[in-house]
Amino acid sequence: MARPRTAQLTSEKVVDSAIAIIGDGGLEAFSMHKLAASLGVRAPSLYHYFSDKNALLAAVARAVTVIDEVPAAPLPGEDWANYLITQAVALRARILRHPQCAPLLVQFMPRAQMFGDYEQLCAYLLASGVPSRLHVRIVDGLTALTIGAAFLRENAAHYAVGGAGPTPVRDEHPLFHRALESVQGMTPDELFGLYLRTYLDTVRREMTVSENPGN
Amino acid sequence: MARPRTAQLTSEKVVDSAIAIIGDGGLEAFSMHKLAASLGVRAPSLYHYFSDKNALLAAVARAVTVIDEVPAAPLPGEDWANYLITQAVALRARILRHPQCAPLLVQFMPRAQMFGDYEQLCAYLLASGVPSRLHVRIVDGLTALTIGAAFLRENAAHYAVGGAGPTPVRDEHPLFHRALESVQGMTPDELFGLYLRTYLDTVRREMTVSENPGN
DNA sequence: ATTATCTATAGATCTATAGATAATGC
DNA sequence: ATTATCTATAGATCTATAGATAATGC
Repeated sequence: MARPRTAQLTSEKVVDSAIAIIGDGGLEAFSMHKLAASLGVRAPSLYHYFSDKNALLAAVARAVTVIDEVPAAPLPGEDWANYLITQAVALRARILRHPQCAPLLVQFMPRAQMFGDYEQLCAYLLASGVPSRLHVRIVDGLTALTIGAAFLRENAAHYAVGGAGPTPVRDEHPLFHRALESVQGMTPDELFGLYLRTYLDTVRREMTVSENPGN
Repeated sequence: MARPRTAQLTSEKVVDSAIAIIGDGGLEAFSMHKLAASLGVRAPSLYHYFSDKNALLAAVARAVTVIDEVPAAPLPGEDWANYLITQAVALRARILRHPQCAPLLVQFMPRAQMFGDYEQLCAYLLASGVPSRLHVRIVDGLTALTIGAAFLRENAAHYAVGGAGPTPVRDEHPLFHRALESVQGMTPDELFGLYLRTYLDTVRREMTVSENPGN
């Protein structure tokens, strides 16, 4: 075919196709050859857009984890904690939409991009009146909680009776089974939201008992 | 060599060697052939101990994440929260000791084993006087926080001046840079411990405001 | 001249099976 | 008879490079 009139590929199309293949069959199913085939193209053409396989996989990791632009300041009447919770729930959902890509994220977690995200969140928090001394705990702690909840894939709401995951047998796990009763009827997102609020409640309380208000 | 007088291999030796190889060169560096070579043996011998490559990798994942036996009840004077924090810090450390295995954990997270661990922790909490309605939040939430902190590998203490990780540039990330000042001098473990306490403080407060003490 | 595709292919692996072999233990 | 190793090998891939080719745009 040589050069076509209009380019067949873009990096975005390549990344999207890679995500689809990994989503279908996991990382094992992915190869440059298969990816090319799914795009109606030959493998060497991919090297025009990505220098090698790792560069391509790093782009996949970035595409799965990008967070939306953070607003500079809260809307009037908006609570900073609710905003963070919404963002965290959305990020977890985005990772869970591509569970097969999770192993990639561990390897190619885009740290450079993360510093930028952290900076934006600090600006938002400051504009919301949250003192700087609490920023690390909020941003870094919530990130860990969100990544962890996403990588576990399931949480207790899945294990509860009627949840989507496997339910532990009452006989073998009586205490855990009983503990799950207080989670009956919650969706996994609601339960994750509860964990986030559990964390943020302590931070919020430390805001009011502020020893050093100017900080 | 045919059959040697005493067996050369055990599943444990195989798993240990696999961990060493993955630790050195990452998952990419791992193959049945290389693993066999590092054990002074030929590849087909490995199939005597593991039915296939995935079974072997699952055993690696298990070896990296096993937690020690949970005591049935706290020692006199021991605080349940401190115990959980010690356990979580230890689990994070164990995962971080083998950062290259992390992608495996995502795929082969041993869920069956997890139900057992959860059950043991519920028994411990109950014996400590923590009501059942709080168990899910404690066990599941702390697990997420711990897994997330481990998979991120670094936390803000690494990014602070003097930390082991890359420090964000003051010019590009002024607010994050400033936020890190309140973390100066903390070790990563201490910071992680702070996140855990941030989470547990809310739970502990809800214990005292117990609306339903018998539960 | 540059761009975006192709063909051809080097060269390296890799997993897993079949079947041989020799040591052990009943 | 069973166990724990081996040899030999089928058969399938897979990544990445070199160099050709034809369309585009200056």
